[in-house]
Amino acid sequence: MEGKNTPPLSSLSSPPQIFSPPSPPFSLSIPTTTIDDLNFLDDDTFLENPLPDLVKEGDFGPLYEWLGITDEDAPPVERPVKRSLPPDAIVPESFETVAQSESSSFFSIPSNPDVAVSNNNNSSRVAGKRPAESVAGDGGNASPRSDEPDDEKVNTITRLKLKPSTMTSIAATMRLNRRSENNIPKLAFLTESESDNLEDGYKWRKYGRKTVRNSPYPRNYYRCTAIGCNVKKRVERWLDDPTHVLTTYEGLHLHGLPPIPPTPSKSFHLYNNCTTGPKPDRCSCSCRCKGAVAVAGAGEQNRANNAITSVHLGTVSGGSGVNDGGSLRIVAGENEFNYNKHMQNVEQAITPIILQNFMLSAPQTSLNNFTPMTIINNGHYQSSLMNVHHDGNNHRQDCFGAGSSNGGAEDLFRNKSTGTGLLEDIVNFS
DNA sequence: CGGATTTGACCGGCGC
DNA sequence: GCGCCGGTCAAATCCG
Repeated sequence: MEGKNTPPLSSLSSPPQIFSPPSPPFSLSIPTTTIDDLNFLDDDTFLENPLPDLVKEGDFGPLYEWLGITDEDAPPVERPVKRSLPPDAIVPESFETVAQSESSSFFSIPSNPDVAVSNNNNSSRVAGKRPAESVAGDGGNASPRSDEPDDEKVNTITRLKLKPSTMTSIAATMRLNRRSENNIPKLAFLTESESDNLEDGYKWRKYGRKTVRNSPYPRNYYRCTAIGCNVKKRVERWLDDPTHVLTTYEGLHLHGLPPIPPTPSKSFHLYNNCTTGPKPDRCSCSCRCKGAVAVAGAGEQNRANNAITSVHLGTVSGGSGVNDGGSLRIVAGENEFNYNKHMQNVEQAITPIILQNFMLSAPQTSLNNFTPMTIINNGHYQSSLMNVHHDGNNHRQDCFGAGSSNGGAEDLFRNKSTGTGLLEDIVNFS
């Protein structure tokens, strides 16, 4: 049975409210995969048959045709349903709108238990009877289910849309994967959680379990259930701090997000709490996003019905590189979540999806300039948190400590030539 | 009953 | 060749 040789979670020390490890975990041996070898993509001869003109936004068909993938091989083409866009919503090119049940609360989607964010203290995923191919691999059709409320009661959420340039990157990656299995990109997250099975919005099938050498904690292997999707993930408890789970994703989802992802049905802000005091308010917009803002004002909450228009990676940039933990709050409309109680769920649900899309969205030429696509994310050490803006403005620098070396996302995306964080190259969606 | 999980067996790479 | 190890397979089992 599960955890035969695994210490019961109850025996683990409780996550500290203020956690100051002697050294951050990312200084330890973490499975990483570089994308240095992607540099050859700059070589024009690699793309002997460029595809950009073929690809329409959101239409994977030409891509698969270009790649010589048959219909049987290719994941279902994503054809999003668009409706009920809030009148004041600003949706840039890089996002699309899909239907979402209004009954969905912030990160709880009762109408779809398959993708509802689980309580990480125990696995609350509902093992539904839904065929796997209709979940993550149906191309985002978001077909109404019998247990969903009236179709009239739809709200909107936003999700990333793949642009032609992105498709080129995907194509390059796919061709890359066909050339060499060793160059499949990986993402690694370190997340504080008592649960070994982190909800990330995709649907996974467990296919293996191995004991880890010199560790009492087993390693579990999962495969994305979407047809034609070869993305895998490995989940293992972090030996040096068993309150954390290391999740490693291998490969890229080619089918977009699941039909009803556990992203919020309303736009929201994430605020990370800087330990060194408020940072300069670099946001020019009224969102007043600061590194140290804890709670949004009422007006901000009122605007929470707007669509998400931009997503930013942020890091806690205290000199120590250590977040004091537990201070993050999320405000979405009337809903507010405190990190200590709920943030684990939220963070685990969002970051893998968003960050994987970063991989897809960033121009290949930019990716070539950055260090390994490994992201270590947890709530205490460095917090690769996201700020989601509703006004469509560029806030590339807000909530960042430019040039700091706290091991956050900015380090991991650090420009190899300059040694400084150039997140804007990665995070600029518009 | 059917999908998901479990778990021992199996396979291939690697070092000696 | 042998043993170790990480990863995967697949029959058995679980479970809603």
